[in-house]
Amino acid sequence: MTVLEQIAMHNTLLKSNKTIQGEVKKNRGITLSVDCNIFGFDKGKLKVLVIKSDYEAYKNQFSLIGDLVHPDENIDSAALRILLEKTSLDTIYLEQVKTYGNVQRHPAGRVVTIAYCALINVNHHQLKIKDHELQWVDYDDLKIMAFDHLQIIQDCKKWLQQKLLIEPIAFNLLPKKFSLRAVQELYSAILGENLDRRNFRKKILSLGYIVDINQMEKDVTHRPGKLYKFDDNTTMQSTKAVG
Amino acid sequence: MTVLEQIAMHNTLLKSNKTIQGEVKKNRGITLSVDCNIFGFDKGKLKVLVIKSDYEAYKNQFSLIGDLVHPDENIDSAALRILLEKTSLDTIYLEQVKTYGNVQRHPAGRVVTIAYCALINVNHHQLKIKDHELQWVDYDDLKIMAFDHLQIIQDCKKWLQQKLLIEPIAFNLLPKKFSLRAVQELYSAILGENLDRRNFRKKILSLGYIVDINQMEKDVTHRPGKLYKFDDNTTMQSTKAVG
DNA sequence: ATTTGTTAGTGTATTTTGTACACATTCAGG
DNA sequence: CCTGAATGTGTACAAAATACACTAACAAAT
Repeated sequence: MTVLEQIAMHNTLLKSNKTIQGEVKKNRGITLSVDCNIFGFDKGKLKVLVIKSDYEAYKNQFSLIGDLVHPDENIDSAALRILLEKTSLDTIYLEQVKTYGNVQRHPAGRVVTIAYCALINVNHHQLKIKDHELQWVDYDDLKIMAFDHLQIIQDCKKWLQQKLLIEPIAFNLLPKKFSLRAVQELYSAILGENLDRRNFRKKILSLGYIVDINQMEKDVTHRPGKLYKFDDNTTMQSTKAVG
Repeated sequence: MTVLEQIAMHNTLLKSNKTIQGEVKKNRGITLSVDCNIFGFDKGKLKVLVIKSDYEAYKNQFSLIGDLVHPDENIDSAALRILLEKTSLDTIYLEQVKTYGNVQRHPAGRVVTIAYCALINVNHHQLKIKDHELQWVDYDDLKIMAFDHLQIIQDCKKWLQQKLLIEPIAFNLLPKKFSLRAVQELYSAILGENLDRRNFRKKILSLGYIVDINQMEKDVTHRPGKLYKFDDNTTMQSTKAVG
């Protein structure tokens, strides 16, 4: 069964937190959910896609986007389903990060949740924001979240920082064409430190992840820079860090 | 409730895989388990503690040590309980690694398992091997395991390799007093590469993780080396890798 | 007592990588 | 044509990684 078939099969189920609450209470054992931490990058800021919780205990707070795992559904498929329900389809980087299972983490009962982290390009993905309770929030502005979701987001950021030092995953957050400046701002936002411009350029180019596409930026109010694209054919020559 | 109290509360439950099978079948939803990958180090080899599966589908194969998560038990507590049931109490390094939830991974039904990785010192921990189905097996000799446990073990090794480059966690696998030779053999076994002796010593000493305790090896058939201990007071001066 | 086998302990020269840093260039906008 | 703002570029220095060989200390065998 493909992911899309699975979604078709299940998309009548469990749309709101209230239904989840009902499901949890019916279940005598442990209920399993997936929560997706979706990172984006816009105007120099790392963003997280959150949704207004309609859960009564967390009224007016935000939560990550999540849902219960269906009994006949792989956990990775569940994460992908949740992602596709909220964002339009594109190549999506999605990876499991950590599972949270404190007894008291969910007010409705015993819900263990598997956190996934997705990296998407804010511009390529039209959000389904008819559902206008979805919104992008600056990572740095997140102070209070429903459930243990602030903890999850913080763990995902740490995970992203470490991963960035090993693999060139950050390009999932950028448009297909980007300037070196954008790359540097992104690395800087994730790592939380300023990076020397000349040294950063030297390093990132030497890693061979990106190639010059012989185009220039447009509509900038200053000298336009060259545009690059991620080179996914590259045999990764190095796993060394930038920054 | 402390971990020990939880264990006392629960240690009448679910001792064999057959009971687990019954539990899984009773459950209409998703059943949650924990599996512990316990690494040890002995005679230059990385070892994994495994148990003979009495699960009929996997007769004569080994599996990791695991159990169901109780409904009123934190997942970390469940992992610790499983560990303590099988090994004697000592300081134990235990961390969650990854959750496995393919629909078909368990023949008895839908069991999602959270894998934990433990690092213990083979000598300090007397195994409860009246239960003599427990045994240490060389990581390199593991070819077939019950369920998806080979995958789990491989993932735990990768996790350990990466973690080792960031934190000095390997000392959990060594006795309290150890020679530099032992440290090098351990790093070499985990990373899977030969390390230059002089450079390794220079590096590991410069990191300040370990201190000379002014004792020498005994009962060795060659020139005895100095003994060191892990210095847990050290403010970690570096997160750089060795090797 | 001497020899043999085995591992400990040590330093330097070279290469590679990281870091610090400044000025001329290109465009848009006024 | 002047201003503001960001691009593009190279070099000198410091730090870290790497390659590499000989003497010392002990146990065991003779």
